[in-house]
Amino acid sequence: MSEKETAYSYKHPHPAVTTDCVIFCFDGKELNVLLVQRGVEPFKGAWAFPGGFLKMDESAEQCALRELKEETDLTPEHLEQFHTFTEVDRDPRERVITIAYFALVKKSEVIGGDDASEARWFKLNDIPRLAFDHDYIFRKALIALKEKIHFEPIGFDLLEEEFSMPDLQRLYESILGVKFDRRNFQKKIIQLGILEESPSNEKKASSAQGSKGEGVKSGRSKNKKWRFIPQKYEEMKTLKNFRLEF
Amino acid sequence: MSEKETAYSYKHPHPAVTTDCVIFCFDGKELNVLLVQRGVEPFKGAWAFPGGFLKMDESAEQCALRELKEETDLTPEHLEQFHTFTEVDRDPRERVITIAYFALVKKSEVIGGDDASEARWFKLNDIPRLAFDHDYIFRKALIALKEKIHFEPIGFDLLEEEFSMPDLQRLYESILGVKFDRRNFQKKIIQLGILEESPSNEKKASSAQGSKGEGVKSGRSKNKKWRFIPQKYEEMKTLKNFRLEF
DNA sequence: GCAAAAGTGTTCTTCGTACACCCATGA
DNA sequence: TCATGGGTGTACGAAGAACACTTTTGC
Repeated sequence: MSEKETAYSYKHPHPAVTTDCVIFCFDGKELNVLLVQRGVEPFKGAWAFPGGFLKMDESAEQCALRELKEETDLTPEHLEQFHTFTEVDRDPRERVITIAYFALVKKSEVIGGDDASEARWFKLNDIPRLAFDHDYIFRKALIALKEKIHFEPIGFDLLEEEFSMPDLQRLYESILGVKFDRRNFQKKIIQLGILEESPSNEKKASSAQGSKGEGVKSGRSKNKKWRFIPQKYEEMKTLKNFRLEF
Repeated sequence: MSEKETAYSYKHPHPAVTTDCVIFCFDGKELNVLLVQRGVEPFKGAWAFPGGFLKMDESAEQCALRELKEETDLTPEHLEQFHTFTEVDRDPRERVITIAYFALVKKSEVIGGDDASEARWFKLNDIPRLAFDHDYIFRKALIALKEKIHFEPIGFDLLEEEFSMPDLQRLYESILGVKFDRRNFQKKIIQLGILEESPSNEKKASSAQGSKGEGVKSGRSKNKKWRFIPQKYEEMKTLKNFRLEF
C-alpha cells in the first residue's frame, strides 16, 4: 500500500471530501448527540462526529451511512444533508471539505451499539470541545433541526412506538428550548390528526385498575399512551408545503 | 501548463469539486432563472447553471461568487448554499461533486450583465433541458426557495427599492404558486412591521394630480408605493426563529 | 365609455393563549 | 398526607378568511 503514495494524479488540485454525521437521540428527558473519540492525529483523543472519506464508487449519503455503521454500528432510516463545510483551513492535513448530515434515532435502536466502540452519547449541555470545526458544525446542525421541526413532525423518529403526551412535549421543548402549556400543546398536536390513542389505554380503563399488571409499574388507570398513525404521519413528512402562511 | 498533467497526486483518489449557482430574478410578473450556454464538451451547447471548479485557496462560497462574476458579471449580496450533489455518475468526465447555491437579485442589478456573455434569463415555465443533473438541481433549488420564504421576508431582495403592493403580491404568488386575497395579503404583510409608505405617495396625493409629471406615466393620485424599513427588514432576515409554532 | 386593476373596511370564524380543578402516584 | 405529575375543559382575545364597493387607468 505504501508504494502507492502517488497513485492518484490530477491535472488540477482536488480537495479531499469527507462526510460527517450528527446523530440525535432522545433519552426521555433531553436530547443527546453521538460522538466518537479520535484514535489518530490530528486531534487524537478529541471527540468528533462520526464520519470519513468519500470513496469513488459511493454517494455522499452512502458514505455517511457506511462510516456510521463502521464507527457506531448505527443504521438510521433517514439521513438529512444540511450543509457542506468548505473553509480552507478546516483540516490541518490537507484541504478537506465535509458534507454534513444529521439523523434522528430512537433510543431502542441504540442499545448495544455504543459499548463496543469509542462512541458515546453526550447531553446537549455537556458536550466537550470538538475536533476540527465540529463545534461549528454542531451549531449548524441544531439550527437545521429546529428548522426542520417546523415543517415535519420530526419528533416521532426519536420516540418509541408508544409514548405519552408529556414525553412528546418534553421532546419538543428540549429541541426548541421553550416551555409549552400542557393543555394547549396537546390540543395543537391532536388536531394535526396524526396521533391515535394506544389500544392498551382502553383495557386499563375498562378493567379494574392493576388487573392487567404487566409492563407498567403498577396498575395505573390513567397515563395515556399514544402512537402516530403511520399513513398520516408519512403524508405529513412528505408534504413539504403543509404550512403555507408566507 | 500541459506538462503538469499529473502535477497533483494523492494517496487516495479525490473527487473534483465544483459549485453551481441558481440565480433568481423577478421581472414584475414571474420568476426568471439565469442560465449559461456551455461552450465546451460535455453537453456543449446545452444550458446549465453558472459555476465551476473549486480552487484550493477559496471557500465554496468564494468560488461560487467568482464563477458567477466571471460568467455573468453578477455579484449578489447573499448566496445561500442549499444542497451538495454527489451522485457517482453525474459528470461523464470524472467524479465530480457540486455544491449548489441560490441567490436572489433585483432586476436593476442585472441590466448590462447578460448581453455580453452567453448568459440568458429564462422564465420558470420556459426552461430547456439542462446539462448534467441540473434539472434535478433546479427542482431542489425551487423547494429550497419555497422553504426559505417561510422563515425570511425573501421577497424584497427581488424587488426594486420602491414597489407597489400588487408587485409584492405577484412575487409571493409566483414563488409559492398560489393566489391570495389582495386585502388579506396586504394586512398580513403590513402587520409584520417591515414596510413603510414611500414619501412620494403624499406628494402625489396633496398636489394636483399630474403636476409632478416626471417618472410615472401620468399623474396618478393613487397607485401607492412601498419600501421596506431596512432596520426591521434586516432583523427579520437574521432572526431565525421568528416563527415558533412547532 | 368600458373593462381591468387597485385602493379600502367589516364581519365571522378559527386558532392561540391563559387559566383551575381533580385524580393518581410515590415519597 | 403531602407534593408532584398528569389528565381534562372553558373563556377570552387575536389573527385569518371571506367578502363588496369605489376610483383610476388603459384600451
